[in-house]
Amino acid sequence: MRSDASILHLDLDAFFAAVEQRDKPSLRGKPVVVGGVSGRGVVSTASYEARKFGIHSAQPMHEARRLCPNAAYLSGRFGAYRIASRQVMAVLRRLSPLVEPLSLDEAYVDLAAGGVTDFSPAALQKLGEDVRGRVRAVTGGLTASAGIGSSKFMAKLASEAAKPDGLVIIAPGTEAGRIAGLSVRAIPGVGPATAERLQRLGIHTVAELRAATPNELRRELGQLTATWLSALAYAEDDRGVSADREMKSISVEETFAVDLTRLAELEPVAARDGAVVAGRLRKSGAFARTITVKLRLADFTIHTRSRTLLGAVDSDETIAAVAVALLREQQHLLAQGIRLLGVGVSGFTNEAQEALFEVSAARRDESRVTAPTPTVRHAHAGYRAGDDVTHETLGPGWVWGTGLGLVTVRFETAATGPGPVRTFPVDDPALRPTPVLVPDEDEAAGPGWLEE
DNA sequence: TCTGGGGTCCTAGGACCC
DNA sequence: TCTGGGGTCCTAGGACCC
Repeated sequence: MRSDASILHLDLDAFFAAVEQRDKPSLRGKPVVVGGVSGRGVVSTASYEARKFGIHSAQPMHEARRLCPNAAYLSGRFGAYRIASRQVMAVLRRLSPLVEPLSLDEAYVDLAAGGVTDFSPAALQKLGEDVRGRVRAVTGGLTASAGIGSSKFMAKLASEAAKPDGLVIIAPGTEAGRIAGLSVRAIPGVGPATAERLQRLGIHTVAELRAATPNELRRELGQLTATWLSALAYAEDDRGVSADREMKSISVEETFAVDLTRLAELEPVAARDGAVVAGRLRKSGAFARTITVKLRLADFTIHTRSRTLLGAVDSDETIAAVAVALLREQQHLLAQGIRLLGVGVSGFTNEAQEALFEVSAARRDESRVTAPTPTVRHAHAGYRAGDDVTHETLGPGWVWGTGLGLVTVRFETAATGPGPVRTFPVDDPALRPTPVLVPDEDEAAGPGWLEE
């Protein structure tokens, strides 16, 4: 905890849904749900209009559809989200070099490291509103909530209180008093399991947490958790803002439409996922020593198996082969029904040290595998709700719906206002997906707006 | 047709080494 | 040969976050 309110937390409001409403004028002011639109999907983001119906993140999609059948259900355009995210992060980096992104739509900023020296309420108010305004400008209208406080905890708490489209500053000296009455769930890191344990001790609020004896906390939660939890209960939080946290793992996983039970069905998936992970690994320029295969069974239990190689690898063949071998080691679980399969890599190094005998062992394994099936590529049947498309003569639009060999498109963009709807055969050659261009480097944040 | 996908961090036990 | 202790690496599982 610092003596100044020098940490800012910025959070885009209903980010994915807001990007969709920005780019699809006919959806503005309407309930929009982004997530897995197929049978077993869940809600990723619901617009504020959709939240009024009781729809929220992580909710099963079928439940959301029941609550609000008339919402727009979109599968998401991550290219567009990534572009907007980079624009926002670039805005923040103009404030300070110490920007710690937590996800596409959230980041901490260390204002003191950015040379801010005036932490008076009036100055912070102006700074916060300037940032929010700049974010709105560079993203074409996305709103962000900002919180400013003397620690990460307080900055985050403040931005939550500011939602949506607001700014809250927590004045130094008021922190502990402000959180006393809150539920322990308000403390970052306290989830359902920890809250349940605390409840067994009769602890529901932060104030009650303070009153707990160190001994009983330690017994119930373990030494480490007890320690940081007690500190946060008094708003003591010294975590710094870190601009360059390195990636620790890369993984791919997929939930199947129906549970799978046969090795012959799962092996090609493990091999393909291994290759996908390897590709992302190479793109990042790293090599990995540990490969992990994750299975989620029909009963939702998760089983993982990992292997650490003597050397670091990055090739499709090696990672796919080890993934398949790890899958085979869990063969006894298959009969219970496999709901999800995932492949991940970790233990990164900067250079390859492929140990020869391991590779040959892996290749031997792989030789018994049916060739990895190429990534499924839908020529024309792949239109998903919300995707950007371009028609030869009608121009840019988005997929409103698809089925029965037809695709319905609404022709509108962020710049046009609500547009007309037309339906085409899915294989109409005049209609094609719009390529997504994600810039490699950060987008310019616009003209220097801090130097006035 | 209950419950995604991408991550991070922590715990606990065993192997192994000094 | 009746019993140490610390440190690191690896594995499996779990909690949590967006």
